[in-house]
Amino acid sequence: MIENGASNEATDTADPYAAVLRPVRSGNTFEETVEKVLQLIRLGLVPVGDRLPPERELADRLQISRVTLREALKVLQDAGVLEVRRGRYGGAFVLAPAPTPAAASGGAALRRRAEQLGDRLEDTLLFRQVLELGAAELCAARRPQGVEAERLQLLLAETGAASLEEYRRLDTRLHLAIAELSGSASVAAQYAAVRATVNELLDCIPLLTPNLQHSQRQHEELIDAILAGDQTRARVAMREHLAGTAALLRGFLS
Amino acid sequence: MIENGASNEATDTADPYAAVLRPVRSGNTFEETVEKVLQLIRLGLVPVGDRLPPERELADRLQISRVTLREALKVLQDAGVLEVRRGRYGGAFVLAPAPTPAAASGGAALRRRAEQLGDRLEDTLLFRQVLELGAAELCAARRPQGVEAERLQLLLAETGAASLEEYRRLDTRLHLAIAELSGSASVAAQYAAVRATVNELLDCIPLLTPNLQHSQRQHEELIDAILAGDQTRARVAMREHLAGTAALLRGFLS
DNA sequence: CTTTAAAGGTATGGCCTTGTACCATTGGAA
DNA sequence: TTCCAATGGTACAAGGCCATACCTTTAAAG
Repeated sequence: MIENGASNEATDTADPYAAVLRPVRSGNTFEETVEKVLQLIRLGLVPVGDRLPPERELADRLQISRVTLREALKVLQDAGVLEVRRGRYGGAFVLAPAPTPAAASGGAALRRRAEQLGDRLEDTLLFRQVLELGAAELCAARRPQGVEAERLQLLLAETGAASLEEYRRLDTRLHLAIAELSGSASVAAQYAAVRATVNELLDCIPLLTPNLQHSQRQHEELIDAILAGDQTRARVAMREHLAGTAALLRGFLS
Repeated sequence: MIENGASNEATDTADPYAAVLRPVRSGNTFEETVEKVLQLIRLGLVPVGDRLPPERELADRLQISRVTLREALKVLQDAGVLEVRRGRYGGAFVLAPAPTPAAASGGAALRRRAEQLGDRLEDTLLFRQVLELGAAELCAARRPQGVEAERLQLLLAETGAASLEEYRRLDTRLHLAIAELSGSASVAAQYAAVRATVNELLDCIPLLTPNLQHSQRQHEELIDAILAGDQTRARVAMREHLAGTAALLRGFLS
């Protein structure tokens, strides 16, 4: 006498549990920690030459033991991503990435990355769009004022004045700031994760000055709409901005 | 000689790492597993009286050992959420929730839950909105056809024909289906998690027939817009639909 | 030059989690 | 009635992760 009648409904086609029954953890603690630290670097939150927060603080904030954190740092050190110095004023410093023939390869590196992602590439781009459009709209709805508005304007100005090398890092910061000003920590956290993946792809293709100028004009329109509290305009501006990036990626992938 | 110049920029006001440096894991494996199983139940994916998938399958899909899964099931069994029977055709069956004085209490239980969530309440509602609006728009953009369109129409019809007791479960399934048809597994997974939390709150307040009818009219408009491929209309319809729920919750919370 | 505070480096014991194999129970099928 | 396959129940050893305490190094401060 198994009362299974109620469950045999419209969802029988697909796996009804698919959205819930995913891996509880995407790897062991140490692997996830490596990813977190790489996120800090890929997002440009810790620029090349700067150092990470002290081990004790990192372990504390990631809620892991220092032992496990150190294993992760060890791997990144061996990989040439970090340089660790002892003593006071020491720490883990971010090294310049090895000069890979990425940008000049005409998209070969990008295709490799995209293949590694597989099905998750489409997922990543769609999820990014949902988060980014939602963040822009929420941010506009809150209509930042005072220090928050000034922060956006400062980031906008810095991004506009950035060199080609700095642009992607400052662009990331501007977008992340919008996500944070959405008022939802979850939106900000998920965006940070997804943007780190996107940056990994973007770092495989060259950035051109015309693209940059076009992008910056869109930034100005976006921030203007946000500060005016115009949700619809903010969303439209963000959508156009994202369309540019998506077209860029698709162009190199096809 | 610490090269810290580049990092002292506009983001100094807030914690620049806040979006990344969050706990790697929100508890031990066993706790997260309990949450996952509760999600299955709160979302109505496994209705009262039905049984969960076998332990071996659950452990497999959650990527945890059977031992750990069993610890989680043991807790839920002791809490009176599950009844476990041995032998062939046995399994873990979902029991009816204890008749708490929830709905009749005029919002006391809701306030308690909301207090437990604390700051995460606002986060949850905002994150839900971002996901749900984004999912509706993406779903409309894909313009489901064939079996997908039929599935939506069937779920819509079932939800419309549902009794008061069944309504919330079928409503959840309809929304989850839209999230799945967004084409992004991340959107679906995040929505499932956030909706489980929202349901926990909604289960504290009574559902009235007028609300239900109003809600169903909005469902019809929403599905109509999605099947027509009208992204803007889908988004507007979803926004109005969510406004109703939000107003309901805020009404009971103030 | 000595001191000192802040940082990384190391060691130990215990709990959590896993993989694997096997046992026990049960209701339907033969 | 007997058998069997699906399901939950148990045991054990190995590895992962953690809290804690303590050691070592370094460069600025005095």
